[in-house]
Amino acid sequence: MTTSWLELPSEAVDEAARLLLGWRLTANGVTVRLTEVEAYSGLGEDPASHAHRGPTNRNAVMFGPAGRLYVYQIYGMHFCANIVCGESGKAAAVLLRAGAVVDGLEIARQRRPAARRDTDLAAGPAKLMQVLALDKGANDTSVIDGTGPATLSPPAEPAGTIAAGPRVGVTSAHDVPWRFWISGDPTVSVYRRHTPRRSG
DNA sequence: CCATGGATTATG
DNA sequence: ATAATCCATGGT
Repeated sequence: MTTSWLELPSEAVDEAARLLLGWRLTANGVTVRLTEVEAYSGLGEDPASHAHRGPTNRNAVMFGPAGRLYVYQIYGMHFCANIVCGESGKAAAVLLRAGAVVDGLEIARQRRPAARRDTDLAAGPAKLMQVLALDKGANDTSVIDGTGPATLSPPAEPAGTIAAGPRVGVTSAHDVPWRFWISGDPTVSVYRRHTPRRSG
């Protein structure tokens, strides 16, 4: 049996991200199978990470024990979730970027009326939160001991071939391929070179 | 491509 | 106190 993502050190957050592919996350009547994730570390030079400048009120959860959710709000209207990895005191987390709905399909469709195809239901970090009906209230809750609204369970089958590439929305550290996805999976969002935030 | 929208962060 | 930024989505 391979080492559990839960027991890996913070330095190996990228490997934890790979291991998390294929795991299933259940909350509020819907289950998704994780198909796309990104690793973030507070260690060393990682300006893309929320934790790279040390602990703050927002990112405190990233410095805590593994197996909890770090939920943050982005662009004022969307929520994204990370699963905290590594040891306490060394920030590391895996952003949940996309998943495939494998249970509770009817509920998921109701929660995501904008999704035209079932593969679009959780094809994005905020979409994934929407189908699971999770928000800021899930921050700092456990996904491994059943005490929180979401529960993580091992894959029913092997994840398959894993591909890697640069993270989404990260302009610096493009040399670090810390975005991982299940190769060929239809729920994985297509990579955008980078968000053209600046004029030009 | 463009609008939306609010918390977070840095700065004074 | 203010201003710029931000791991996005949906519709044009």
